[in-house]
Amino acid sequence: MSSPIYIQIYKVLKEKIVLGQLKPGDMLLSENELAQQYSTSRPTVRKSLSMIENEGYIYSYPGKGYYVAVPDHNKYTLVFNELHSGDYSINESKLLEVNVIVADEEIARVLQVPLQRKVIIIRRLLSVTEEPVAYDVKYLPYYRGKPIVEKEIQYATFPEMVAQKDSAFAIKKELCISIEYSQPIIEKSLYLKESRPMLVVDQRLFDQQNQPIGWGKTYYKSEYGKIKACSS
Amino acid sequence: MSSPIYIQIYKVLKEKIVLGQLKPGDMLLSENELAQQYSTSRPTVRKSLSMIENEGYIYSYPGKGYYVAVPDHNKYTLVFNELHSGDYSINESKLLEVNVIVADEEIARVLQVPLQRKVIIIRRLLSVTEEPVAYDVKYLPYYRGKPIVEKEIQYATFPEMVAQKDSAFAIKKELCISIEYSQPIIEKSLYLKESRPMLVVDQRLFDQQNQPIGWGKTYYKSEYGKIKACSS
DNA sequence: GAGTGGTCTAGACCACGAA
DNA sequence: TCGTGGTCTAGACCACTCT
Repeated sequence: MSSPIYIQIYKVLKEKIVLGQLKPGDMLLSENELAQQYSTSRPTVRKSLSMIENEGYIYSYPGKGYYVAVPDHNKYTLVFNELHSGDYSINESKLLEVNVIVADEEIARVLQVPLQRKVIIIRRLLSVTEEPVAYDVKYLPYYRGKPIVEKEIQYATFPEMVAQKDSAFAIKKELCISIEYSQPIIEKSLYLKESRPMLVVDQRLFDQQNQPIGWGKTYYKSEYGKIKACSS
Repeated sequence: MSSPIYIQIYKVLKEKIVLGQLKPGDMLLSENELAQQYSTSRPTVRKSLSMIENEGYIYSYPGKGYYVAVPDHNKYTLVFNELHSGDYSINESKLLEVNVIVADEEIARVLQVPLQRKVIIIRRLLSVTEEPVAYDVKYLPYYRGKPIVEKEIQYATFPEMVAQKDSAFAIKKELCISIEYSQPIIEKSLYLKESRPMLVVDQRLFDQQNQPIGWGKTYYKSEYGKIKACSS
């Protein structure tokens, strides 16, 4: 029925911090005092404190004690997936091209490969109920003997494409969101009559050694481009 | 010299996962086996495992064991602060207006207050080396007796403005990034000659009871609007 | 020297899963 | 019934901080 002791202590202490009864810089009671107060042992109290510490609410100085931290208001958690654009969920993905090309200057620079090096290009058109909402292009360094199964690619997100080769846990990612004007090939694919500003998500993947292993850009029609995040 | 035992075990196990020697779904050795293998006690092994579990690499089933998790490739950490736009750091903030207005329909809806309710409006112009790059507007519900010190507001980020009233830890935040075309008041402030697409960051703050306590929008000139995030 | 947090031990009992 | 992870205890020693 009742929750574990370390959960109870955790809740009480965290509530004091969240409600402002304990303010940033304030010192908490010592582990021994808390153990006595809750009639429990020091390891149990430490479990509660380490949970709160992991969440970033407090920090500790050896030999001194625990202090309430200053909250970082700038961090957010962003969930991005080119197949779930904001409020809309992409339910149709059309493969426009899967090919091997040679790297031009920009691709070579981003993927850190020599010019003219073979690179896989994957172009997709993403739609919501038959209406095209985004144009998506990926570049991957080409390795001989790595088969490309088109069916596996069609509805795959970028990390999934790359993870087939590398360990899924080894991938580091970078996102950059900005505005770009559409290029002719995009206008043609999305049936736009003129150049328009688009929300662009630039996605770069790196392996454990920080070597680039993938570059992707997704161009959203402005009315469908909404990227959301919330407090971490 | 040598690191603590639980750190050593942590590193070995995590490396096996990151390098792909242990794949998603694989079962780890039991706590007792690991304790024996490393000639240590079960609590020490548990410390290592709980660290890896907190990082999302493994999960545990009581009575069964620990398993390697399937990585979530969609989560990113976004650091946003209206005063640090992408690559550029805003070094000049000009207060255009600090005032009390009555809520129009849109403000009333977002802040969940009655129409005509008094609301504080703060408008700022953000610049990089004398060049205006962003227009920023905030709305806060007005409470009598809460003084507005203009000097404190000028270089404050949104959560800092609101945290003066509430506990700093109680604030929940939501971000929405999208494209909007500039309105006349923005064009005038940013010296734009015509309407242009802008990168808009919509920021909403809520208290512990999910009551809105602030609404802000920052309009970046498209060439300065770059929002970055990286793997969590 | 007294108190603090950091690390570690060697047990205990429980609920749960599998055979 | 046996092994698993989840909880908890009551100590120990260390490095550190403060006075």
